[in-house]
Amino acid sequence: MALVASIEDVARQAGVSIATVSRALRGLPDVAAATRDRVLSAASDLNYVASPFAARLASGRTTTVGLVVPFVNRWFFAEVIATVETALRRAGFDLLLYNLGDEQGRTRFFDVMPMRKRVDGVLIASLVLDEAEFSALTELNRPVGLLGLVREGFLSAAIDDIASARAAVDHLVALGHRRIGLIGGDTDDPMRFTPPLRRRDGYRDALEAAGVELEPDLEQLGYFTVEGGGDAARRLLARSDPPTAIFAESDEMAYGVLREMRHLGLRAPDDVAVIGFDDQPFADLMDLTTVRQPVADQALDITTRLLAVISETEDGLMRDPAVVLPTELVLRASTEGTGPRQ
Amino acid sequence: MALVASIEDVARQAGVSIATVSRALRGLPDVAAATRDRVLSAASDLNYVASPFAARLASGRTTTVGLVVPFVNRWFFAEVIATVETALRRAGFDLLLYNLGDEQGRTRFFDVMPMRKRVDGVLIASLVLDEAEFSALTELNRPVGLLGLVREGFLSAAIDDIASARAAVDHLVALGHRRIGLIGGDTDDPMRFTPPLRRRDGYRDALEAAGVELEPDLEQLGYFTVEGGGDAARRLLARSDPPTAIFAESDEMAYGVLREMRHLGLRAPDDVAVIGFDDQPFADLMDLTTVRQPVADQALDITTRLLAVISETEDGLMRDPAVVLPTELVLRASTEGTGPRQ
DNA sequence: CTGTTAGCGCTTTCAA
DNA sequence: TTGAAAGCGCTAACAG
Repeated sequence: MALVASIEDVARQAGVSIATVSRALRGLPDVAAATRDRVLSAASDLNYVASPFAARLASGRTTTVGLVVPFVNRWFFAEVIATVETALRRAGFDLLLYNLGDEQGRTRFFDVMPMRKRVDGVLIASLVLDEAEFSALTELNRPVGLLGLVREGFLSAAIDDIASARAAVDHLVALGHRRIGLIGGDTDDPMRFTPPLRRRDGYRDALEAAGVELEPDLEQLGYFTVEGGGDAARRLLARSDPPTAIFAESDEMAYGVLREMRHLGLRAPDDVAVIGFDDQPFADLMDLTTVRQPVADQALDITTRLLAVISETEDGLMRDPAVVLPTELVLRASTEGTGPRQ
Repeated sequence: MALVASIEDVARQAGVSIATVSRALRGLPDVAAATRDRVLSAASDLNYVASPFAARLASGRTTTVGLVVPFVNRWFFAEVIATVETALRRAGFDLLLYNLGDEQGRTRFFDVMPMRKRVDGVLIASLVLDEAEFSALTELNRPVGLLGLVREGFLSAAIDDIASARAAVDHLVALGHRRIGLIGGDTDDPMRFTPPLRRRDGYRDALEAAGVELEPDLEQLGYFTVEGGGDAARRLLARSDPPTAIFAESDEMAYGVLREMRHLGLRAPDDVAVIGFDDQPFADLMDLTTVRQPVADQALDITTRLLAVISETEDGLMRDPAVVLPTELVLRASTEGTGPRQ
């Protein structure tokens, strides 16, 4: 006897053909209840599960979704992965994870396109894609869902980075701040992901609306890391006229700001008000005012709609190709209380 | 013309049989150099890649490894996933990610065994498995690699949790502390993972070696979260004779301790010395003394050896089934400086 | 409602 | 060194 049962073994034991086994096990209609029961109990007796590869080869469907992330060990992406994994598993889909990691990994990925012939759909998390990358994706001939970015003709779930950043800076302006530093990512970074460009725009919009002249030197690179945020803060605070408030485009960079301030003997918000972006669990720990974005909601939304398209529940395609989820300003001690010292 | 080339198209274009195409593309020996070149250039002309499912069905090999984690959005596991993904990708393997998530997810996972018939090998990260779970795994008839736990007959990479925890507590003892609190995980947690049991043992060993009587009330549950760590600290510090030092079995719980101390107006190390475990990036930010464990090294080591076994480079199996990697005590401000107040 | 039969696109003997 | 041919274990017409 074979180590592991095949569909023929089940058919024999249930006294039906393999086609009927296949139908019964997949819950297709037009199988007599009694027949189905016999098949199910035979399958369970033999501890049978269908070979996914044989099924995929025969049907052309892979019941697999590829998830592409630039990093896995950052809060945002870890949340995304966890949420997507759960949603896919529940739908009976496999998750194939692709981690770009660095520039070389990114290049290799879009070169080789390792997803070819192995997924029914693709999810892209917060990557800024150039035209070549978009067309590499399109050539897969599979539905694509975007998370954290928007593009005409693609399914997407995202937040409004511009408006959210603007709300953050508006808050600082309302507190009386005029000299407000920005710490962001590098818009030319080869691993570019979406937030840097758009959050900066929101910052600039807010200042312009407040009639504050933009000062290029008040915009510093923080590379979306704690270290980078600290370095940027050091540069900003070393000015002869340091900013009275700092907006960091991510919580992690804001932590770096707070640490640097502690080293310099400065306190938030009395010396410098600080606001971050994300609302990671640590933001609460650090008493950091920040913009909360619903990561799990975005991930669940786009996964659900991608699966609907894959299953040709066409309405997934039709309604709201681009969903925008709300963010929320969370006020904590790093901006509350007093206004700026003049 | 078909949307996507098949092996027959390549064979036709190169003027050889499909068997030769298969051999040439997989780099098998006994293919004439000239033939191989023709095949390779035909394949590249046609933008051909083999269908993994057809190959898997025909060969029985899946070139896929399943990675099972209890959580993805915790630092340790995110590091593991990133490292494993990179190592597998480099070896041409796919990563199938399984996130248990909660007790229900865990039960379902070991019930359904969704990895069946789809992986060549399995990696288990820091899960305490019971006998039923181990045998479910064994029934897969695939090599299994354990990360963060050790078991006779299995490949594993881990740290010595007992000795590492002991070193942490020894450090506190050396500073003169005698009343030392422990904040750990729940050894009965249904999502039980490995650290809680063994780090507690190291704590007890250190105290016994120092001739300090164990006090059950000094051991509190922190559930490996910031919140839980804070709650546990509150309970410890509310005692009439609060501990002068606290060892938290993870950095996250230690952060909770530090936050709680701040709320109580206490400072580390003067009022209470605090030590964590992991050395996450935030530990530096928080100036937390901690035990550094080499997560990426463990992940890379076990992945490499698992792949060796899968490829039947048998020496992977033979040498060092259980590898133990060193940890290191990282001294920072949360314990350094003064000793305990008496 | 069920069975027969032809593939799905490869890998792997076996022979040449 | 290469080719022919037989599967791998299913799904999907098609027929009944």
